[in-house]
Amino acid sequence: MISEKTVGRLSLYRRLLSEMQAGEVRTTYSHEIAALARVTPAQVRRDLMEAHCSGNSTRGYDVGDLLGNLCECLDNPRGDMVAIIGVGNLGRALLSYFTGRRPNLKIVAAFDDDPSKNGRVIHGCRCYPMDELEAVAREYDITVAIIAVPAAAAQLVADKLTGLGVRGLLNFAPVPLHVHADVFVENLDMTISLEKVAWFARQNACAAVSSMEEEGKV
Amino acid sequence: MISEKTVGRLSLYRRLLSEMQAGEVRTTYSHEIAALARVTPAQVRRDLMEAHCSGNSTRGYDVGDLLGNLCECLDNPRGDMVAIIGVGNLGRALLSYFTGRRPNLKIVAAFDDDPSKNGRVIHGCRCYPMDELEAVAREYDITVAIIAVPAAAAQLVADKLTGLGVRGLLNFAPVPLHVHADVFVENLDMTISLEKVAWFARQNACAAVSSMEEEGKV
DNA sequence: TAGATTGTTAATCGATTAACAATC
DNA sequence: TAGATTGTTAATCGATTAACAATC
Repeated sequence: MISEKTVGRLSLYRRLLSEMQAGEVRTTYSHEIAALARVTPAQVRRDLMEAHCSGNSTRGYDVGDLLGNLCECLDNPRGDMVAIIGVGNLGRALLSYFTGRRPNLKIVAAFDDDPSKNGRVIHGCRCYPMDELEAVAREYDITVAIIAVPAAAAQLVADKLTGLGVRGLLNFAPVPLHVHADVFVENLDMTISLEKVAWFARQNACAAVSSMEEEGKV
Repeated sequence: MISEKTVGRLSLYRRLLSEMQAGEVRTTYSHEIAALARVTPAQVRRDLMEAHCSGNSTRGYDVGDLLGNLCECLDNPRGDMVAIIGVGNLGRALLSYFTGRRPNLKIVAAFDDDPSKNGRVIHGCRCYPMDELEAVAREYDITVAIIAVPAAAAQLVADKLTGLGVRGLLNFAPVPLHVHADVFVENLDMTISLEKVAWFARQNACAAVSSMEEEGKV
C-alpha cells in the first residue's frame, strides 16, 4: 500500500504533468517536476518508483507514459461515485468547486434534511432528503462521501454512510470522526488550518524581528 | 518552535475542552482527551507538555487551567487580522464559514477583481478591488491571508501579499506556492484530498474483499 | 496504603536525505 | 567518450511508541 503522502503527491504530479503536456513538453526530469511541486527531486523519484514508473537515464521521463501510468495507478477505470451530505453554504460551494474538476470523481447525489432543498438541482447535482440516503447510495453504488454538515450531526452521518458500505470520507465538519479501521477518513478542518497559519505567521514575524535585533547588535 | 502537527492538535484540544467546560466538567485525564481527539494518550501528554501544561497525578488536568494555557499559547492577545483574496463561490462560502467561528481570527477585508463586487458587504466583510490591497492591508495591519483565487492567479497574489509583510497564507488554489522560508503556507488542495479519499476507499474495499476470500478458503 | 495517573527516558519505527553505482 | 541523469543502497533524522520511575 502506497503511503498517504505519496498518493497525494502523485495526484499533484499528474496535474502538473498534464499542464506540461498541454504546453507540448514531451520528456521531463525529476528536478523539473520537483521544482513545480515544491518537493525534492529524490522525493519525486521515490514517489514515481512507488507507482511503478521508470525513467530513462538520458531523456528522463516520458510525459505521456508517466501520465498514463499515474492515471492507471490513481483512477478507478469505472469512476468513483461521490455523494455530498449537507447542502448549506459550504456544501454548495464544494459542489460548484468539484463539479467538472475531475471527470472520474462525479458527485452524483446531494443530501440535506432541509425540505426546501428536496428535489432541487444544484450545480447539476440532485438534492435528496436524508431518508433516501440508503436507496440512492445503493442505486448509484456510492463509495465516497463528502461530509459538509454541522459538527453535531457529523458522527451520525458517518455511521450511516459506513453502514451502507462507503469506505472513504472527506470530512469538513470540525469534529474527529470515529470509524472502523477499514474506512479512510480525511479530515479537512479549515478552522484548525487557519489557526495554524495565524500561529506560525506570528512566530515567523517574531523570529524576523529578533533576528533583525541580533543583526543590529553585531 | 512547536511542530506543525502539535499546533493543530492543541487547537483541537482547546475546542474539545471548551465543550467539556460547557458541560461543567472540571478535571480530565489524558485518555479522555485522547478519546475525543482520536489520538493516543501519550500523544496528548506530549502535546500538552510542549505547550507547558502540566497535570496532577491524581486528578489529571484542570480543564479551566488547560484552556487558559492553550489560549495563551495559541492566541495573539491583540487578535490576528485576516484578509481573503477571491470572492467567488468558494470565497463567499469561506467567509460565511469563518465568520464568528474564532473571534480572535477576524476576516476584516475581502478582495476581488470583479468590479461588481467592489464595495459590497458579504457576511459582514467589505469587498475591495485588488488595487487597494496595499492600502487596506496596511490600514488593518493584516498578517494572515486566505487565497481563494483560481490557480493561474494564486502565485501573483501570494507575491503581492508577502511583499506587504503577510507571513501566513492559507492557500485553497490548486497550485503549490513559491514563497520565502519566513512565510508559512498551508495548502488546502481539496481536489487532492478527494482523490486521496477515493483511492484509499478503493484499496480498503479491495482489501476487505480479498480478506473475505481468504477467510472463505480457510 | 494501593492504584491510577503523570512525566521522563529509552527503543522503535518510518520517512527523508545523502552517497553511490549503473545507464544511455 | 563525457556528462547528466536514473535507480539503489546506506545513513540520518524525527516522530511515535513503549517501558519505567515519580506522584498524589
